[in-house]
Amino acid sequence: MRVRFAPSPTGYLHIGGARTFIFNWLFARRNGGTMVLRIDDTDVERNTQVSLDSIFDGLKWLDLGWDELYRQSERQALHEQMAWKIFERGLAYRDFTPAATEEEERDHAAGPWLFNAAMRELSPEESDRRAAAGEPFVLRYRVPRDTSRDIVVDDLVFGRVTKAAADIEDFALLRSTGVPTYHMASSADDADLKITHILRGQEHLANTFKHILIWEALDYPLPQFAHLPLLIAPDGAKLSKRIHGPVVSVTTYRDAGFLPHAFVNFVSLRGWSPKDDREVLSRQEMIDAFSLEGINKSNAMVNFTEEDPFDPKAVWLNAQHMRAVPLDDLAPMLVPFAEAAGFHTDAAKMRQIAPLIQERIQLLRDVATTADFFFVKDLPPYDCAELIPQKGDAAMAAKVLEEAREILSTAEFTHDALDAALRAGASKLKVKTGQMFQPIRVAVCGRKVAPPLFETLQVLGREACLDRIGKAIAMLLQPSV
RNA sequence: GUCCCCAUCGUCUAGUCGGCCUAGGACAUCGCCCUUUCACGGCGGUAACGGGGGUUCGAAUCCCCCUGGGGACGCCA
Repeated sequence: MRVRFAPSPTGYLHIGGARTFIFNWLFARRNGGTMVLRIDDTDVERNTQVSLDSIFDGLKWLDLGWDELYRQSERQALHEQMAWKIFERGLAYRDFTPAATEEEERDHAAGPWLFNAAMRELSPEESDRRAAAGEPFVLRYRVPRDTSRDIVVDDLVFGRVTKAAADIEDFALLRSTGVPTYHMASSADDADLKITHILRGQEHLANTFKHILIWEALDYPLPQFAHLPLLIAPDGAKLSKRIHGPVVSVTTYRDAGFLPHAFVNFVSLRGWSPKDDREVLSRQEMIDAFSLEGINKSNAMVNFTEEDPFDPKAVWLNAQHMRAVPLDDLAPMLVPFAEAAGFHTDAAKMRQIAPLIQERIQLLRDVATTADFFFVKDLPPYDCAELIPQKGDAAMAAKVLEEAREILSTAEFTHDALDAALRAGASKLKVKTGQMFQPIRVAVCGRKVAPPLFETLQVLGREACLDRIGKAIAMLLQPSV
């Protein structure tokens, strides 16, 4: 079994492309097949190195790998040769019509275009003569249209799909430059590379009829086809780099701090299901569960908005996977995200912080907003009123902080010792534990929402804690506003 | 316009041959519990078979029509 993913380097790798890759990969790994990566770079006008780099960046980040790599541009001679073979068999003809202008193409879409009778019926002699004279032409497939024959695709996902041959336009095989088109190059390569199963987006279903005609003309045995339902945006349209922008780029997910496998897990669940209610799946579990029967026919939506570019389910899955990562592995993953936010830290310090935030962050980049106070020398300004506990006043806050300063100046900085000492302090002052802990938390973290207090104090260390509590007391004693 | 495809909660989905479906799970959302804040976790609520005809003792499941949605119709891929 051999499958392939064939992106064209005309834009960054987006979620839809990534999913096609992932499904092919899963299918290959599940069945002991070979995963071929083929760069479909026949459109020299639109290919860019930036796009190619982006595709490799994205694919490498997914961390799935491939077994063979080809570039279509290096196989062009083969494609041409196959196109001319079709011509020699009388199944293609030269069309000398000049290329349509953009305006004409728009009219085109408004009404069906099947073929140009004058060109299709041109005599071989005249066709040869004009070609010999150097007149440019495109080579078109001579689609059989005087029969009632249906072209049939037995799709592994959609079942039997048919289309009347008469409804298929005479598509181009070679451009007037002599360069093979996508249909020609793709079919030729799929045949030559002995691809056995073509898994691709449903937008290619209509192309499949044309591809079957090419395979037939070349006497190649047909591969199996499996078309995937489309990934659609909240506006209902197919995900598109052009209209939906960078939010659909794989690298956007990477840069926000998704774990590669969480992303793979999320994407695989759009249009496929293991059918047993499992959702958080390891790589091996996904391979074991994957089958074409689990693929749906209806399109799947990826939710994103201007404010929130990531589907909530993707974020949730990432949080799930992140909690399963051992702390020794998680800590080094967090470091670059803290540094990207402008904080200075190191692996050892992050290893202490990681357990405090592992269940509190959803994306790796959240480290910058959740653990910021661990990284700075001085806390950014905060509202003094935050220090005042529930059902208390500034006097209580000051009293609590004074007591805390006393306790922390001598207490052993371990969880249990801090727990015991601070609770004792609360009962001595006759305040609730919450009233005791809240002012301390705000004093050392700069806000009410933070990781558990004792662990936080422990990681911060005595010096930083006393310093911050001292500053908080000073704020309470001289309310400037 | 022509052709092709699709149709279960807001979203992702389960629903093998029609009866076990007063439609299950997850995310999101709302409420409660746990609790030093947050988070995690636990419990519970709101929420769907697009419409109409058939077939059948019985249809979310089969057939037809309508409606809705999507895709393809380039010398792009």
